[in-house]
Amino acid sequence: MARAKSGDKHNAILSAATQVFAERGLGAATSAISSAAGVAEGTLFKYFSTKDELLNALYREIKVDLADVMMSGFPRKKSVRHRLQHVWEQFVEWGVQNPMQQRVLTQMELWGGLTEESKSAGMAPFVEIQKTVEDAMAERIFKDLPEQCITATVRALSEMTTELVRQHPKEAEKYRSAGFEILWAGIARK
Amino acid sequence: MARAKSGDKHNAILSAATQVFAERGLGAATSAISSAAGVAEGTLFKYFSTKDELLNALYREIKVDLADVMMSGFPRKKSVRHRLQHVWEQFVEWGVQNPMQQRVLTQMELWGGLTEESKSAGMAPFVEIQKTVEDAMAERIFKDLPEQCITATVRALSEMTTELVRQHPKEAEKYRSAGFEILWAGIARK
Amino acid sequence: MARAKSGDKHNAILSAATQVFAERGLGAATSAISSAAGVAEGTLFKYFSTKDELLNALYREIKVDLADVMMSGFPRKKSVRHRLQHVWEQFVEWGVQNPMQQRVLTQMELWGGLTEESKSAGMAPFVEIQKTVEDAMAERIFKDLPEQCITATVRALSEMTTELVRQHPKEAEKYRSAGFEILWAGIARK
Amino acid sequence: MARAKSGDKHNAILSAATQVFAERGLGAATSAISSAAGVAEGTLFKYFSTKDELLNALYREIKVDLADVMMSGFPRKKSVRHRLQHVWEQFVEWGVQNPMQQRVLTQMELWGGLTEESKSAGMAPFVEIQKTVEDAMAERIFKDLPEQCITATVRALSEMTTELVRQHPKEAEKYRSAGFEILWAGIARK
DNA sequence: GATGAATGAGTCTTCATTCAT
DNA sequence: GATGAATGAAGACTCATTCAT
Repeated sequence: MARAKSGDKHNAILSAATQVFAERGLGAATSAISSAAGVAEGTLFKYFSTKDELLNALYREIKVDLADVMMSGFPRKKSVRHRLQHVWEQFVEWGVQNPMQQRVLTQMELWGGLTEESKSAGMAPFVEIQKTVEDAMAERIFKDLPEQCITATVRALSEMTTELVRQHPKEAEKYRSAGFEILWAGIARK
Repeated sequence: MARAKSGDKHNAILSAATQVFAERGLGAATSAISSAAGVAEGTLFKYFSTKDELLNALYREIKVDLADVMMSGFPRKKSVRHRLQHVWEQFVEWGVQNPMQQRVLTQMELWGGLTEESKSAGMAPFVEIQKTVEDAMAERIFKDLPEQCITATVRALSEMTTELVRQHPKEAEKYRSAGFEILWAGIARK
Repeated sequence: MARAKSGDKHNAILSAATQVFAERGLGAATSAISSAAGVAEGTLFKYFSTKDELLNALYREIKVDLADVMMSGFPRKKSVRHRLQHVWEQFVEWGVQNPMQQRVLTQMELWGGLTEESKSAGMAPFVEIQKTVEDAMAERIFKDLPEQCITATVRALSEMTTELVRQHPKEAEKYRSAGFEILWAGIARK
Repeated sequence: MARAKSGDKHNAILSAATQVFAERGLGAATSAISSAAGVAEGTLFKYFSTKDELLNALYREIKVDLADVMMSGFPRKKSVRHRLQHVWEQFVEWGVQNPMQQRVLTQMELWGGLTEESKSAGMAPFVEIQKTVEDAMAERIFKDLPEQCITATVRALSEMTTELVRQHPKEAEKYRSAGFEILWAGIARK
């Protein structure tokens, strides 16, 4: 083999894409990405044969990274509340540390080009959370609400909290715990 | 005085834009909009000198419409809970009745081209709600949480509810009340 | 209407295309054509939405022009030999006068992108010749050979003659009559 | 001495090129050829420093092959008619057996990139035929026609016949003899 | 005021060719 | 010698915007 296709370049492109898409939206030119990555225009297409494919790959990469963070140290044996709080804090922390990734993710969810494979690959890592919610339902820890409603609430409030924390980094702790408090009071029984 | 630019065309363009942007994203061509509006390509630029300006105008128009709906029949004299619930129900109803508008709005919030004027014009109509929240704070109806956090929660949960209702139109009532229950339990004292 | 889509431009593009394709092959860039036609790159695509469509349109245009020439003054009432000779001479003359068109035509016949519509539209104008050949067969003027073989011979030899005449314009008359003599001796009885 | 560039690869590339050019036209990518040949992209350029050079080499190779076939068993001592018929039959047979080669040849004759060397190298093998025609002229076997005209007729009609035979393989014999009959009647005296 | 033809910069993508390994 | 990753100059096509009618 002449030169192995460099993992470095693969990563450089994905990371340049994150930055450029976050700054200019998903409509940004591929040439802006290749140049931000320090590779030739054609090189980008050796790694990702299409702009759509690059977007899908980026989506999956970000989702996997997010899942890694959320699951690292997940207290599988502890109470539902502990487990949920862990996920909560990890998610908010990730969002604060990775604003560009989160921005790109949000844009991609509105974009029409995600393949079904990408969507399900993106969901897969979150089964554990799903399971936690199901456990809680079984244990009647949560109020008698539609399960979907609870999952969506976790998501909506954690995204909201991330946003608030990003806007007020100095009061991160205050917003993070306030958010969780609202969540728990909103969904937990009594 | 020559005939003023026809309000009909103005509206036709805005409404075509809503539809086209909702279907194809903000990247849709202006020519698609003019043709959907039944006017010539050039005509669009007599009414909105730039695509960006069209987007900003559309943003404001949608926001004003949304505010109208939310404020119609607003029970200024009733309890905080009643007032909040009114807003909640009107918002969810509007989102269900105007899925395209909502979709466009969501996209625009991620888009980088909204002017400061548009942003504040878009906020203006919501002062009443802001005031309701402030009243509630003063009356110590809400828990001791940052005010911003409460406003953001109202918003986040109402958007989530709209989305759920849209996905399950047959169980609209269930999701709408579930959403409000979570909200109220989350933010109201005791 | 602001400005009618100009027939001049339509023709300028087709004629620039003829020239450019004849000189550089069908692989020539559309930008070379638009610039030879004195219009903007985008303008070409207002008139022909695709390079393939331009090629197909050009094919039909050339074929129609050729048919016009071959049929002008066609001696419908005269003998088969006269009719065939008329067609022969008109074809050779056309080929000599329109070397670029002929070159482009030849290239297009090898090209894979002609639509079925174009192919049959291109054939339509030549029914008269086909009919002449059929008449001759019926009258037993030609030898007992497959009809297809005769049609193909007319074509092959007339193209050959055109080429020779083009190479030796000074002896045009000699080659033209020699070609027809070979044809007639080859296919006519006795 | 290091191993010479493998003749196998040289041939593999030429034969892959024949196939790929026949299928997709001369505009086909060199990478399609190298991959069809089972060699690396770069390897192709060790054997042919340029795409143009590959095309020229292919042209010469096909021409030499064709000449080999036409000349194998050439009845040097027999009558002009026998010699011509031998050439005729070999050519048609070759065309039928090697449709890709013939297709590529036809395209190359329209292509603008053949070097003068290639053109004359491509002609060289056909001197024998040329000589046969000259002999026939001297013996006054042919009608009193320009020599070029006769050569061109042989070529035009044999190509036509090949094409017909390819289209109707079941009636190969009929078309092959019909073609030769037309040729001979067209050019031979009386 | 309304129209839509005209524009040309900008987009994604391809491909012949080079060169480090 | 062989490889295939890397390159960047084209290429076909799109689109916001202008302006003659």
